[in-house]
Amino acid sequence: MTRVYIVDDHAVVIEGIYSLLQKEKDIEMAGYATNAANCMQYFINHTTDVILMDISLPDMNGVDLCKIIKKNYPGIMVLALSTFNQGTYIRKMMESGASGYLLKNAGRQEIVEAIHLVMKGKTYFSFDAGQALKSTTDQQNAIPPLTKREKEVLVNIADGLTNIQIAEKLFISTDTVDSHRKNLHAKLNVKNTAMLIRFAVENNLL
Amino acid sequence: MTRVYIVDDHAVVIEGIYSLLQKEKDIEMAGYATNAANCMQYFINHTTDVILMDISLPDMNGVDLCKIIKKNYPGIMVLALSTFNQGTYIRKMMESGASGYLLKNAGRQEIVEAIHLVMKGKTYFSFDAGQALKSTTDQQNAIPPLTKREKEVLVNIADGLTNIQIAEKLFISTDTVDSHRKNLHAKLNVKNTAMLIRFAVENNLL
DNA sequence: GCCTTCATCCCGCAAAAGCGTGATTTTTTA
DNA sequence: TAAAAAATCACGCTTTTGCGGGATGAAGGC
Repeated sequence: MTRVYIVDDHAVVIEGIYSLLQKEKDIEMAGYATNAANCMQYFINHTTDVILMDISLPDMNGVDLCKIIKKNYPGIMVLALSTFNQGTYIRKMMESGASGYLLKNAGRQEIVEAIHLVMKGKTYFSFDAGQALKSTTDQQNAIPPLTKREKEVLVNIADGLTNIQIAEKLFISTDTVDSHRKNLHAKLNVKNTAMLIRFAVENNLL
Repeated sequence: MTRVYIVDDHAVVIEGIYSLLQKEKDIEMAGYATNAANCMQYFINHTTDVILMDISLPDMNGVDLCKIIKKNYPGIMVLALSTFNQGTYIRKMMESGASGYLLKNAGRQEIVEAIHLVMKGKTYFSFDAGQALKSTTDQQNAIPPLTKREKEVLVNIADGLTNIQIAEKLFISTDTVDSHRKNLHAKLNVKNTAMLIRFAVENNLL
């Protein structure tokens, strides 16, 4: 008998998963929470085998909640649950200790399969999620890693600061800011500020 | 007895709403579809009182599907269903003939209430959705309307083109492009390209 | 017919960004 | 500890933006 706990702020999702999993004789619902605080509260006195966790919660993001859960209760398997199909989210959840990534358009069959797999210590990815993960792993689509300083300069550019203002703020020379800017252009394959900021926002680098 | 039909590509959402509404004695489930094509197919030979419609579908966006439904079957009430809480989406759905906007974190009570209200010919907004709509209606938060030319110039800037290139593309002088640029800065209250593009992407003006 | 908005164009100057090329010093990592 | 990566600074030159003023014609509402 596998106990499943749900963390999701959408009542219909909780209700839907409950309804779908009630039909499974080897799965038992341990309970649910609609936010991270209630979830953490619950596990002080209880436990479960698997948590189905939405990555977007009202009081905390799923990535951080996952880290906390896995740190305090490593035996609990976390299955990320999301409508978003973006490689960055998926990767972050996996790095935080999740055992898999399930898209909300998954059917009963898929959810049950995923739960069984993670209970065996394996990982599960929805097909599309696997594709998304793969595509960001491929060299073509991968975003080259930016250094700390480059990110700092980038967010300041996005805030509308000029090189001079950024230089003053970071206590470096304008030439250095310019160098970081050049590197950003080269790494992200853009040729001016407009393309840089567009790329940054669309790939949420800010 | 009110018949309710669901269009949503998430199995758990359909299952959840079914489960929640089965407890209501004056509501009857008419059926469901996981995409726009199946939905339209269904209504050739059937009908319903209310459609709960997700705004993001795999084959079409909810706005267009809503338009089609209301054009062919004006008697069917459409209630938009979404996780997104953005004024622009809400407004577009309402303009397409929807009778309300329901967020997916709504509980049983709220969903039932919304269905009953729209059946009476009234409109329903989730609290947060109402707020979001209001905030974009307020003069402070409203995005000033951009002219056709301004939008054209904006997308070309976002594509990384310089004033010279845009001028050549649109067969106008660089001074004119510059004028449009000045107007964009004034209207959107930004002071350089970085802020302009950031604002444009974040408020999906592209 | 008048007024407003839109789109167009012009000029000039100052500020900022873009680009090449190079170098030094930390810091990190293998 | 040696090599690699990151952060720093420099200089000169070109291109592009940003900004302050204008001005004109065309379209549409009142």
